[in-house]
Amino acid sequence: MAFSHKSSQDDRNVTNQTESYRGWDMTLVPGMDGRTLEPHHDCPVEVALEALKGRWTTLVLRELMHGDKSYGALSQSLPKLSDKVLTDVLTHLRKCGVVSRTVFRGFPNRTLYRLTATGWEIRPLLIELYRTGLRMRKSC
Amino acid sequence: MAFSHKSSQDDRNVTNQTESYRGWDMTLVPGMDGRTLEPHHDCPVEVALEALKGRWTTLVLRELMHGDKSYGALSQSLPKLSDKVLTDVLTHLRKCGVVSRTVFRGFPNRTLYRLTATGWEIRPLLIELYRTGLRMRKSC
DNA sequence: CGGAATCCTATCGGATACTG
DNA sequence: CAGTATCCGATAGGATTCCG
Repeated sequence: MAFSHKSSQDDRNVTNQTESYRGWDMTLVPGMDGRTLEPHHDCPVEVALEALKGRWTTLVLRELMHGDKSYGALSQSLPKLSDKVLTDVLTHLRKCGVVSRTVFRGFPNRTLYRLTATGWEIRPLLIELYRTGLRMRKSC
Repeated sequence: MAFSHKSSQDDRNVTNQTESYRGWDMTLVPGMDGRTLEPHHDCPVEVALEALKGRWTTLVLRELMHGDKSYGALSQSLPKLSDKVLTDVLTHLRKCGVVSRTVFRGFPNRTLYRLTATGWEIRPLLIELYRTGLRMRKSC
């Protein structure tokens, strides 16, 4: 076996897999949800990637993982991010159930953004993305 | 602390973090590469996400993680994927150094696609994406 | 068989200006 | 302060047709 990354379950002969191999790698695809023949929003991989979609999304998540922040604080943390796109990102993250918004009325208004419990689920994934990205850069 | 996901290093008071908090979570952001103030291709998180970008990309990767495949075999594995997009995905993955291509001349021609060593680095990430996506669905 | 070329549409991301 | 409204250019993705 040229690569040690495949699970030991795959140590059967796969030389002729093109036509005859019909099994699934249970480590990679543990459930039926991962066996889709086309893109589908219910696929767990897509659920996670959907939340991270967008050029600025992971940066906003990183900021919120350092603590709750107001709209203005987020804007200052990422100065190159325009109001329009910041609003887009926050709306998207709220739709995904990753971020909550609390408005405090007064003069001036304040709005606090914070990760939900679901949002915190993304933390280990972000760490794994960083780790994998580092290793990919090295081997190029 | 409402959430146990933050590293213990963050157990200092972050109630007033909006203005005074200037530290970084070293578990989440272990190096300077993760401290960018704007999107940048060298950021490890973006390197990894760039490779996975595209509606069909993870599905093609899944197929290749079950073994090397020809163009036609990939096309049959994912019948709803058009030639144009399949070519786009494979070109993209080759540019990222994730997939290699070997052409066998003859009648008919054959072309074999296989993951590179860099490509196999993505396997644990895909597993983590699946795991996270599952947990995100449950908490919705 | 394994694509490339062309065309078309939808969504994304950015700039700018304005508002409660 | 915390957005909304409008416009616009750049991609992404899909359908179809053609080629070595």
